[in-house]
Amino acid sequence: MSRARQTVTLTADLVILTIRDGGLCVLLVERKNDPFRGRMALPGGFLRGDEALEQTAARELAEETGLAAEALNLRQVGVYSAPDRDPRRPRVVTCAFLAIAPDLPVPVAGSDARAARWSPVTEAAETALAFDHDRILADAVELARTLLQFSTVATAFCGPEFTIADLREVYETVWGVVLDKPNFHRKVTDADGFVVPTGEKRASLTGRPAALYRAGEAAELVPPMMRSRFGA
Amino acid sequence: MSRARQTVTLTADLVILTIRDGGLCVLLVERKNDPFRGRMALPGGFLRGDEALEQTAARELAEETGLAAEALNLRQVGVYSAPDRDPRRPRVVTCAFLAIAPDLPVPVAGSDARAARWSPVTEAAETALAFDHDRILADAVELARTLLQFSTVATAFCGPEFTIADLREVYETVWGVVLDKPNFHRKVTDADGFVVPTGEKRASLTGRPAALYRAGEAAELVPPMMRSRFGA
DNA sequence: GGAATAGTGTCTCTCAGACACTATTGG
DNA sequence: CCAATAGTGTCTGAGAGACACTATTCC
Repeated sequence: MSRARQTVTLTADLVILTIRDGGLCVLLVERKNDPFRGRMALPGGFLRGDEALEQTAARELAEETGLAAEALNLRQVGVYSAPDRDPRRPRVVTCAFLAIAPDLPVPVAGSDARAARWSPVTEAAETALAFDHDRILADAVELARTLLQFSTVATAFCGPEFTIADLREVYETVWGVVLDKPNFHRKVTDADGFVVPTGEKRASLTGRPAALYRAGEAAELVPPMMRSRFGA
Repeated sequence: MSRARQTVTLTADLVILTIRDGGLCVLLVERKNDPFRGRMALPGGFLRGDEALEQTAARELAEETGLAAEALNLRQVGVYSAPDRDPRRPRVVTCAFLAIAPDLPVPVAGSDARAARWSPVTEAAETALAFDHDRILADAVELARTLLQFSTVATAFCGPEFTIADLREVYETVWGVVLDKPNFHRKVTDADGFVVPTGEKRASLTGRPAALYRAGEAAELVPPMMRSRFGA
């Protein structure tokens, strides 16, 4: 039997990242059913007959956050297929997707009744999540860190309009580093198509008001944002 | 029915790349059965009950090339799950893996009777492959190009011992560029853990003999190999 | 010696990083 | 005025790229 070709059940799991209160957070749901009942897990769902996995992920994302997939930069993290990762039969194999969200006003209200909440990734990394979701989360965070280096997705963490300081906070939070303000400012505004000035300014609580920007057209960030020295 | 959760069949497909006669080549097999009988396709196989997909890929790789997976830098390219990608029922979803092989002495002799052969990727890209294998091949080649930039996998294209010129040929072939010999030499020998001199020399047909190297311990290449301007 | 390939020296330009400095707001 | 944040100027050092030059082999 172990040598026979096998049918499996496929799921798409989501690692939805955002920045809240200065920390990188991930959306977790509490499992209401076995296996792993009561344990926190990544949101996800089963593949339907007429879907590709990307659509399954987009559908789940809309259910969990109310946001359209296009805006959230859905990217494949990888496939997790260890035979013992899920005790159910037939085997459950999952494909993980990374989504990057701005700080959402509501913690989340899914269409189903699952208790969903934002959890700092530092905490989540210490908690034992259901299945192999610890590993998936770690892989997704690492992917997000790499993406910040070479793409313009950092703007997806911000709202439609943001200041350079907002954007810098994204890099500092996700990478756990402190960046030089003047150099970051130049780098970002010089990069072609990364940010576009709106002409507006946002008054800060104190100090000089900052110019507002929108995300530019470019997807790739050239030259890449350096990530030489790291922090906690 | 389309809304119901579905069981699928999983396969692992392999994009095995090597360099032959100065060109980047991929291993293709001719399909003996429907669907796509007679069409060229990527080698692959079905997931077995006791395996993870990585093991399925490693097993197929050993069957097709006789090489152990450890040596060949097996990496996940992605999952391909479009509902119409395979006409069979139940649905077939595949996970593609990239493998990088040195120029093998024998074109290939699989344990099964399939006609396998190395095909230049430029040709393969023009041919219509079975299923969505054109797309998978393109994605895998792009991944390989990126990997050369940031990792030391280029040595996997070479045999156990190689010259700096051999390694340079790998970059030039995969990227389709011409690199400056002196600068490449310095870059590679200076990078920490990329190549290790064996102390031996290989006599070339003409000119000064080149020093031989082995692959170093480092997996990541810092600083990365630049890929600023491109060629054909 | 000449042809061919391996490898070194050295200059220039770009860009990351450090950091002094100026600009604009509210108290 | 001061405090605080936004943004500019400028220097330095590392590394990419260009390319002149030296080194070692076979004929």
